[in-house]
Amino acid sequence: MMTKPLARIYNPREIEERLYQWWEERGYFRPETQVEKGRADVDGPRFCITMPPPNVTGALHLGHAMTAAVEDLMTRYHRMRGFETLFLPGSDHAGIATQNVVERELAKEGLTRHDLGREEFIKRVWEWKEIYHARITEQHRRLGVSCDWTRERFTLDPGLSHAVRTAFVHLYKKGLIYRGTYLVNWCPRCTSAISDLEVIPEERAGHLWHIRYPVLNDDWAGPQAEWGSGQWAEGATEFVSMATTRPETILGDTGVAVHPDDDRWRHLIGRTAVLPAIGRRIPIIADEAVDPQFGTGAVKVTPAHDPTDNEIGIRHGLEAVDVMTDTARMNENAGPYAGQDRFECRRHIVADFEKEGLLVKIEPYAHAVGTCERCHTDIEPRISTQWFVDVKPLAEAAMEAVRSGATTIIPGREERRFFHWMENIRPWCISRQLWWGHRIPVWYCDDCGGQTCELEDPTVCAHCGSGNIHQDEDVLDTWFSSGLWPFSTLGWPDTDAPDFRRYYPTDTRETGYDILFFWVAREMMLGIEMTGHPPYATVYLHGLVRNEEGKKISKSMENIEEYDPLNIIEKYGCDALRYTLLTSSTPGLDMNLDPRRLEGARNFGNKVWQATRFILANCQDSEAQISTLEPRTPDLELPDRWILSRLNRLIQRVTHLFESHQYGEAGRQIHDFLWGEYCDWYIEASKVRLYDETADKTVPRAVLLHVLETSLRLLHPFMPFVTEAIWQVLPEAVREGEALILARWPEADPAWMDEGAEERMGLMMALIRSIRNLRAEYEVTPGKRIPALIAAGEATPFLERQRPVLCALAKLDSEELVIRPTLAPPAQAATAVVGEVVGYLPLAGLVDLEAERARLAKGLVEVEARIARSRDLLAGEFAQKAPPPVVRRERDKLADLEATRQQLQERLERLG
RNA sequence: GGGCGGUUAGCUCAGUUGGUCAGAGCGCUUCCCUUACAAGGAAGAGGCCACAGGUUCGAAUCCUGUACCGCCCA
Repeated sequence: MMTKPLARIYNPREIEERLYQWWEERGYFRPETQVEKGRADVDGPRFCITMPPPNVTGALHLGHAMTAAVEDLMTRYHRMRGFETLFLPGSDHAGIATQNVVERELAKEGLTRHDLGREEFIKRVWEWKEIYHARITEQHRRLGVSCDWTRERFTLDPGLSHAVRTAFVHLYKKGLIYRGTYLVNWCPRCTSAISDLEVIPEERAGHLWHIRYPVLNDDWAGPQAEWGSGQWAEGATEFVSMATTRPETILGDTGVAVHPDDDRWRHLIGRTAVLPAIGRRIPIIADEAVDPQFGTGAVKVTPAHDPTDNEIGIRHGLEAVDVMTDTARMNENAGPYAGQDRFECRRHIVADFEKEGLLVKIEPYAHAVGTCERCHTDIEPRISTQWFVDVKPLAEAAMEAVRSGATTIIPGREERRFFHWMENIRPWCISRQLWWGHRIPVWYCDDCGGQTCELEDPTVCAHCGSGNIHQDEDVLDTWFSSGLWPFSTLGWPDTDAPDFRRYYPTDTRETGYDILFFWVAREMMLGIEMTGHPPYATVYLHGLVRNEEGKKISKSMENIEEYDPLNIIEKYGCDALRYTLLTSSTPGLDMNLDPRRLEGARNFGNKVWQATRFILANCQDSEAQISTLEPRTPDLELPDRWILSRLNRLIQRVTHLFESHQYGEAGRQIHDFLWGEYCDWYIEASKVRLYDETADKTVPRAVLLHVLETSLRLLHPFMPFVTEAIWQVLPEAVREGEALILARWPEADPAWMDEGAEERMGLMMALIRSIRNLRAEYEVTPGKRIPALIAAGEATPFLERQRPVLCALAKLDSEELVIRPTLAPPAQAATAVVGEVVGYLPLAGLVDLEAERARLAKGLVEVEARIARSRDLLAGEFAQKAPPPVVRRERDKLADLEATRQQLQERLERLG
């Protein structure tokens, strides 16, 4: 890695792509490299996470960036911890989604997939896949993910297809996969069945059409006139009226149902109504499922086009009449409306009902309509022959895995959602009338009608031996193959495959909570069924990324490019994006991405960069002797002991936060330490020795480098690029190994934790702040050195020793700084009180005694109020009931406040 | 209809076992181009932590209810 001095300004673009290439070329993303370099042990702990495979449809969005940021953070952390770490990447063929986009492309040429034929069409999709797959992997590289690209997988790879085949055959032979004719969710545009999960309810301002059907009785034996003549129902004397949101389905009605206890309709139960338009005689039946509160209390029953009606139909043996084609046009069963589109038919049939006097009224009505997740077309429930998985037994096992703690879901409340869904799970429709995907491995015999389902493609029927067989035309739901991802990618079904043996079960599934059911649930079910183990120990669910107004980011937004991760990276750098995503949200909660935060994160990267420039410039001429840094080294000054103590506490806290999945808090604490303690105080304090020609610079240099190097290791999982770039230019003596990405995660050393140093330094910092405050209030020229007298009591020795630091940071004149245990204060002076320590600034000519008195009096009032509060607290039950450390802390606080009050009072008295 | 989440400074958000928890960034005010950094430094102002009860010595944090926003399932 070439090392050149850091540029004056941190420019992510100059370092990121170069570094990524270098990491990848050096093989740092591969677990094998870790072992070669002695950074992991093949018999030691390992960590494996499989990347949620993005669809090869389009471009990565912020959701992918979030996924990448969290997973790469986990990966880098474990790699640094010395776990043999595998982050396995890949992508998903995304059946419906990909087929749709390619079909849209074809449509531009005026073609349909049928014009091309199956084979040619599939070829076109593969071409598309190659282009977009390349694009997506390139984007993933820009996101800095340290995944092992040599192990990259695609769901249609031969190995993964073999896994799909194996799983299908296994479930088929076990009787858990079956074919059947049921009501399914049908998308008339995709001309395919879809699963329950792929139906998205959409609120609509629709209508409720109140209609009535004539009932046969002694006076009326049925219609005599043509439908549409206006006389169709002439002579009818009894009617049953009801309401519907989808009048076109009337044509498929095979019954009318009422609640058995409904007095309004009880008399009609068992009678026969005549279906308008069609003339079909349909029974009026009683069923508990009818809600008497809804509409008139009677409902039409269309078993072929409505799930509830379907169940009623089954209970009462009603016929299911399908009145539509696969593209939702009315078919031959629709009588006079045959050939019309379903919505066209709706208009016409309503008009005809009106003409026949059968339309009672029309009401506006808001209701939810199921739409296709992929193309937003209204779903048409339809009777169809499809393949299903009986997931009930699989769901039981998955629930048990979570119940027993074998798998933990974070955040915990998502477990409840998981259970609720699993408990109410229904058969999973897995066949799709598509061409792009894993073809269903079942062959039908044209002679005996039997099904053959084997691991190898059959040439003859397994039942009668006939060679007259043909394969099912359909393909599998994409999620069927995704559900095998944690193990199909590792070599399963070969359970002896090295990766499978080493990395399965994996450690973590990290993804957005929105696909808990789609994916995680299915991985759990299929994983346990196929391998006997839950596929991972932890499920970590992050929230959705929205724009700063909380709106879901969608392609239709006008400023969508602002939320394109690649654009964000161009503008702020990948580190800024990652740091922002990781630190401004909390697991399972949506986050509104505010560009201002990105800017702040970029500035943070620059801050660390600038600090490094300073340190390098000041540590150039000699290699710092990091090894001489021992807690007992006598040359360590107060600021040294303080920052080293703070650093070790930080390591301890951050490691704990990582272990408890509190990444955001960890990232913020590293930021606060680096910026607020290291840069603002330690670096500033160190300048005293660095700029003093007579001072020994060994210690401050060693401390500066050591703290920076260690902090970089902590920050690396959040901001991999800038940290690596900086680390590479540090003197070799302070870093171990060739790359930060493979460096050891820091370990906290309790020997460095020094409460006394933190307390003393804290006091000095408070004193400096307070002097700065006075300077500002009295409008002292910022750089001007001023005299000061400090009555320091017990703090005298160390303040005296830190006199140069005090002078530098508070801009005091060393010649005129007096530090004594006690001293006679000057009259004409501003006063800073910090506990027992009092600082006097004799600002000749500037101090208005009256104003100073008022200022101190105001301070006294505040302190007294706090003292009163503290005393009340200690006088009450608090002292007996609160834990002793809490009480002790409160007493210390009170003592401190009282000291401050004492000093303020004395000062006020002297001022008269 | 059932379940869940959110409501904290002007804005975007942290705050995991109830006791320095009232915070960060941005914005705002005043001052400073001081030889790491103006993508910066120093000093400030700003919130009865949605509302009403309750538990507790002590509640932003736990319980109950209400309001508004959002999500999931039916």
